[in-house]
Amino acid sequence: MANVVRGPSMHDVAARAGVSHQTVSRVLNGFEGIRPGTRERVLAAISDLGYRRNVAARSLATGRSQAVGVLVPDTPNFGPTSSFYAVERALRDAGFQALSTATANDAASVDEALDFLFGRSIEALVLMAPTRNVLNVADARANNVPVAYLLTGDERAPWSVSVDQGEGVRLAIDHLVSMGHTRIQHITGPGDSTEGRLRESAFVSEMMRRGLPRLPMIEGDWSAQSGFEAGEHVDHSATAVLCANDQMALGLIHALGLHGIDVPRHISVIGFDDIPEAAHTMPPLTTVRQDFRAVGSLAVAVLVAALSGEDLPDTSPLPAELIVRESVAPPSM
Amino acid sequence: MANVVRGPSMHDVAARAGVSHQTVSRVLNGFEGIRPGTRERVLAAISDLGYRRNVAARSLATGRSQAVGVLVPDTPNFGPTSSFYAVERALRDAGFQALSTATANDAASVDEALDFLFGRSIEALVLMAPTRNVLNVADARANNVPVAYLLTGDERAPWSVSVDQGEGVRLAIDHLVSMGHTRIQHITGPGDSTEGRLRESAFVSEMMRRGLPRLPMIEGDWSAQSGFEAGEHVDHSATAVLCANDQMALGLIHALGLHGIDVPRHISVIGFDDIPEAAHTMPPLTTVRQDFRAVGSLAVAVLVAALSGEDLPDTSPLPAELIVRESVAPPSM
DNA sequence: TCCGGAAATGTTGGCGTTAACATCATTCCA
DNA sequence: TGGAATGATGTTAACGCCAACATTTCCGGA
Repeated sequence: MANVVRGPSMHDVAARAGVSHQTVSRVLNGFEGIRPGTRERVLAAISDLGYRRNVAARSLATGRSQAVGVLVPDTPNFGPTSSFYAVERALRDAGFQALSTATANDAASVDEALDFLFGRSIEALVLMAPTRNVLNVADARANNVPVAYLLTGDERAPWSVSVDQGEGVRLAIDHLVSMGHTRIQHITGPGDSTEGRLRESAFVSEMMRRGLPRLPMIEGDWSAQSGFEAGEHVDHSATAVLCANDQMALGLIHALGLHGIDVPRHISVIGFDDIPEAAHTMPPLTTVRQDFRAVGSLAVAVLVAALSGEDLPDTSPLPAELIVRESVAPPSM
Repeated sequence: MANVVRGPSMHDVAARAGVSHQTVSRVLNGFEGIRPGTRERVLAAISDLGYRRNVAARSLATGRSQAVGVLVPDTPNFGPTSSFYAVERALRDAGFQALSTATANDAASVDEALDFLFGRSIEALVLMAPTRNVLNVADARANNVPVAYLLTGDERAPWSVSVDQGEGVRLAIDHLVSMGHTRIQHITGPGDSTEGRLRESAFVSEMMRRGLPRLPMIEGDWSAQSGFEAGEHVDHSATAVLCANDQMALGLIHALGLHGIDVPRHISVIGFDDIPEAAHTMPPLTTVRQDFRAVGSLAVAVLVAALSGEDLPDTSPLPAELIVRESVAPPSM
């Protein structure tokens, strides 16, 4: 309390405007029934003094922190980051503050991160680190704050906001099949990713539904490097590979190229996400686009509605979109 | 104040442990001279009740928010995002909270974002949106909170933390020259980016110093798309192109390919940043790596030292590193 | 046995705001 | 022209914590 400089308070403003501090508070909070002259004097005093409301005092008095925790994976990938920025923006517009923290996926890190968040008395939580660990830990912890699950596509969550993974996979397979492919292999996301699992099971059921052959799965970890390594395990009979994200598709194409296998002439590759680079890789990547920003905004809309007791917006999965470029061609033989 | 549920307070803990609330406070703040038995009872009461300290009350009483504002560009690029996550992590470890907000580069948006940040009474500010607008606005606003400028390389800033752009450009040109190139063209970042400007002027002076010919500059905006468009303006006499980031290099290589110009056989391309995809593009990209995470941590170290009145760590530019891959070859003729 | 001092703990007040209630001023109709 | 109803503003008491100071407890030495 000692040497800290404190700015002007409501009392200072009130004194200068010749009113009580409560009147200042009322002006600030947009109450009606303030005489125009009074309001003007208060406003003038505020700008003269450069007064800013003290958020700590406010939230102590109201018992509300106006802060929403956001858990983001600490890998700077395009998708989660886009959603995160949209979340932050929407939160700010709604009068909230985003309290974000980047975390690794292991249970200990997540627990530590959630501890930090809850310790800051958040009013709601956005979970964007889509692993099983996170889901478990959060379930255990999120006592009574509303929680939105982003990009997980996990149905059991209270409010899960996501692009329709099943539709995305279906679109991709449709496209491949329409080009004449039947032997399609899948490079999955990491095993602990709910989103990866969702794409994987959608892939399996789509293939079964069409009576197409089941080639072995190859597990990646979202990184281009893992796609590169997956190149060693592509089945020789496969004519197309569906990668669970664009980065892995890049790595795969690279590895294939090293073996003299050209995409799409010898084999077709299709990605997922449509990262901005996908339009300019060699070859430009055919992929399934997800609207990450829309996911973020919708999640915030849900949370804000929940906090204010309003009707919740529709949270059915957002549509996916197929982006046709040049990494898919008819099978070569 | 009405229907808000409030958790247990220090008084509740104190009552349960049979001590005064101040003793609880002392235990929580790690004071010495607490009898072991007392401390244990307090700790037990805390965990029984699931007590958490109220940050708002704490910061009201101490006059310190323990929050540091972070301004990030709202484009989810690898570099800034990596630094941002490192900043967040370091802040958390240092007992601070990152209050981040993503913003566009225009003056109005930046002003709005800074207003939001200062309104939450931040104790320090990390600026990571590296445009002139940001620098101006921030200068005007940042009354007396310490401000760290990330990735700007701007010397005039109080504390500017960055990778050595001049060295990076020099490494790139060295490499090109050692392979026999003399006619090197540069695709710059957007005009309002201080970092882009820095690379550009380093490029100019390096070329002059060696007495190499000056080809016209091509301005990009960091996006792969702009690199693609820049492909139309590459000088026919150029044997190598230095791109101010990797994404633009990708776009450029794509455009060149469409004109039947092969990289690196007909022309060499070198990037900047070393994004994770750079190792797996076609061809794999030779580039200059920046350690974005290190930049982030260092910035926080500076700020924390400044806030606690300690000696500031060394903020001289961090080293850049040349990553040689396959997009550079000797000139074809 | 008593006392001084250090160690351990308690008490009080205030941080800046909002909520609830109290008061003063005005208006309008009987 | 008085008084009730309404409108505009003021007063007081939390909110949960930390800082400063006050008090109690404990210990060893005279």
